[in-house]
Amino acid sequence: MLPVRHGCGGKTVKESRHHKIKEIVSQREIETQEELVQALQEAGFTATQATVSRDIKELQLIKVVGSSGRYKYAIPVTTTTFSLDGIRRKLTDVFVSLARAQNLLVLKVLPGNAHSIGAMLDAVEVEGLLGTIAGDDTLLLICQDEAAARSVEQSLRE
Amino acid sequence: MLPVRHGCGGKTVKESRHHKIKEIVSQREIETQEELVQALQEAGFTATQATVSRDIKELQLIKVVGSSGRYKYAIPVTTTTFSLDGIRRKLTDVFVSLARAQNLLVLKVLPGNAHSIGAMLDAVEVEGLLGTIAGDDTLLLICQDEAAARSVEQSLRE
DNA sequence: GTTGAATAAAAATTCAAA
DNA sequence: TTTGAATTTTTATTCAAC
Repeated sequence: MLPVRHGCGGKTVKESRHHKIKEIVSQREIETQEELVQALQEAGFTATQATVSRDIKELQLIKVVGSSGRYKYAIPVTTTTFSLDGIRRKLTDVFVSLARAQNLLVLKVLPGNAHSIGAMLDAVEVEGLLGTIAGDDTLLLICQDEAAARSVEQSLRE
Repeated sequence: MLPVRHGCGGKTVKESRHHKIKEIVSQREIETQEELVQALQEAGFTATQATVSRDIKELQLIKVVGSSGRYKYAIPVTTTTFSLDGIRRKLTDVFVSLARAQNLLVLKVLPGNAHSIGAMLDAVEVEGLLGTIAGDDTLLLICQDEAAARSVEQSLRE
């Protein structure tokens, strides 16, 4: 039997329940699966604890310690590996040149892009990279030492 | 009674058990607390499931779906959390205002700072945040829906 | 403040069914 | 493939002890 769809949203019951669960969980503190069953019921969804247990697993919801000190369900902060890969991808578009001087790296990019690359690098916290200073088309990367600079240079190039 | 300390590490039994738990959990797939009790025993620690349950809460370990499709305990990825924190820290310096309109957030910052905040937000990939558009002192955050916008707003404010 | 034993509570799974 | 009822399994907490 095909999954039941209704409306024109093209969503199965399960899909829209999943969506609602994420909504509920991000809006109020749900401490147990029974509580979630309740909340779903209020929202017009019928589901049992068993179903909700499966939903939670599929949605990869996690139990975190809430403000009250008790457990609550939460949507994990997306773990998408943005590592350096995302930055490299961005760099391929705007890269101009990269030079090293002792523990410093000077990255030249297309005008107006230095700040965003710098901010991304700051956010990712690259090992050995102490910080960045951005101009308009130039980004200065201050590394711990020469070895770190070489390593950072390497990881930006590859 | 004071917590028992041994050796010169200045660590309580609980502290070193916590440390060992993190080690174990990051090395092999621990699916249940009983399994963790076992592993601890092999490592020379005596603890019951009750204690381990409390430890897990204190260490904020989470249950994630492992490669096998079964649950396993894990240390939450700190990088993303850390980064969001970093953004918040940066925000405290440059924040002006934050307003929401449906699924949109309008973040006002000190002139010249919108781009870097936007780039950082893009880098950490906040759940429900589709993207950002930056002017000079204004950053538009486009969220999936109103709920997501509320959630993002919340995480920026706290 | 920390712990274990016992217990309560909650969550995952099994099994049958649709 | 999805689900609920029942069940098992797992986990959180209580309560007493230290």
